[in-house]
Amino acid sequence: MKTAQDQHLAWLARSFGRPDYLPLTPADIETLQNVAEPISRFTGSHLFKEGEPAIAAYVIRSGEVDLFRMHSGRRRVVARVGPGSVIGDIAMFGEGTYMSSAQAVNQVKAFRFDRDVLIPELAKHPALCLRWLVSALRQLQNTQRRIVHLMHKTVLAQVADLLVEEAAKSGPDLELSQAAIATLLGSSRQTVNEAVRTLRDMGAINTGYRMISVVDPEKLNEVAAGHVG
Amino acid sequence: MKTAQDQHLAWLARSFGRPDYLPLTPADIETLQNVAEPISRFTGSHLFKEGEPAIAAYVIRSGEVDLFRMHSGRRRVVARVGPGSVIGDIAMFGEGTYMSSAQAVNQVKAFRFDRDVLIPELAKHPALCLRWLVSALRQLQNTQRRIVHLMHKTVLAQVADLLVEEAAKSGPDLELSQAAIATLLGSSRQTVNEAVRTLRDMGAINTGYRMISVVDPEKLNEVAAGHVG
DNA sequence: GGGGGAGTGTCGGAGGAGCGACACTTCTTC
DNA sequence: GAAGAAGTGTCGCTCCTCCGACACTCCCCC
Repeated sequence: MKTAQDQHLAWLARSFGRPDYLPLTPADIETLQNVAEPISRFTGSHLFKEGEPAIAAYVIRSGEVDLFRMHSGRRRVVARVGPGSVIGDIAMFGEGTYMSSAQAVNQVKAFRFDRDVLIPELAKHPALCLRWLVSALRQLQNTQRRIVHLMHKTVLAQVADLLVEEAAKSGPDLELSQAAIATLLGSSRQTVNEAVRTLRDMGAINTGYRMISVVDPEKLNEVAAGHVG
Repeated sequence: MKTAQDQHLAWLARSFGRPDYLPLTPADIETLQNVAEPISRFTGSHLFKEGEPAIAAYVIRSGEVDLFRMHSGRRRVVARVGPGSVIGDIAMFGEGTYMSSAQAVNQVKAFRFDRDVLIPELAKHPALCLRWLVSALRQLQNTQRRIVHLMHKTVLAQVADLLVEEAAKSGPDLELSQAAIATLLGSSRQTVNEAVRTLRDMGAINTGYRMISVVDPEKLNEVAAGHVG
């Protein structure tokens, strides 16, 4: 139970922290130029930290940022996001505290939007505001669909689903340790191993050291849907 | 596995379809008056049906509406919402299809907002749009928090959490059948019964036919946190 | 080229929860 | 007030997953 919270968060990241949450276009950013404060961060420095009052949101221009949470002295990465992603906005609009820390993976350039400045400005640009709204609601919808899709499914199905998705995103050869998969799914390494073996036995994937290659996406989809077991 | 999808949806309803999702104030509605089409529905008639293209959202003015999904000829209620609630907006903005059906429980008055009319109008009222955005994002945040809070918790803890929350909302005496709780939680009736018995044995609640009364909310909170059990 | 850390493969035990089955109680309705 | 529907209380079985333990393999780096 000790790390359960973080595992769940990691799992959530696959739904919530997805890089396809890109509400703002470059044109939008230009519109907001007078309230955008360009910042840059060296590798390892923070944009914000977990628990701080969320007074600003950030739009990443270049580089990558890790979102993570601390637990018992160790960090657990929740998501890694790149250019175009908006981070911290949910906490900011909610007037709460950041739910995770954001740290630069490499040299990062970003725009910082201060809450007190951004909101009045947004009020002047309804189209922009509307786009953000639509994007947020779509995110909410995706989340619902995704959770309905995955929740209470067997780990085997979850692994299959994860592999299909990752393969679609970055090609059939995945550099993923089984422990990493387990963390993403919020399950245990052993169970993932069991699932991986099953998938290998049915010829859907090949496995190696820190590597999984998808051979038969069709079959994986069937498993992910729960039709095979 | 056959009804799993719907149970999950029911579970989701507690996070997503919550009546505290009230983005619009009466003043807002007034602002939108020229695009609001007042409608009224008799008991049992539908506002929209699952799977239909989501071309409109509704704001309930009076009466109650059940959101439900059909499964193998039987309906499963996902949520019951009252005045002020906005329904169908997520699907509408997402340009998808309704994820559930909406049926009037009693005489219902509502405003219907057609997608094609609402969006241009929203674009003219940034403040309103902004409020909706904030509300949606807060909803998203609540959802995250809630899922992190409940996911992978034992059914006992989930039941305790549900009871605490319902008691806080509508007083210590709850008219809830155990089967209904099971549906809300996406678990089985038997397991809920087991949990209810445990809670009764420890003196946290009293039970009766279709009724549960909360005696010791403190103790329930402890159980919900996972510290007991 | 050898040691140590990281990753993989496997077993067995324990526990949570789903599910079918069945007896019993309480409410509703005619 | 009797029949039937709805709800509750319990068993026993099975499946899935977690967890600890241990052997083994692969990679990196001194």
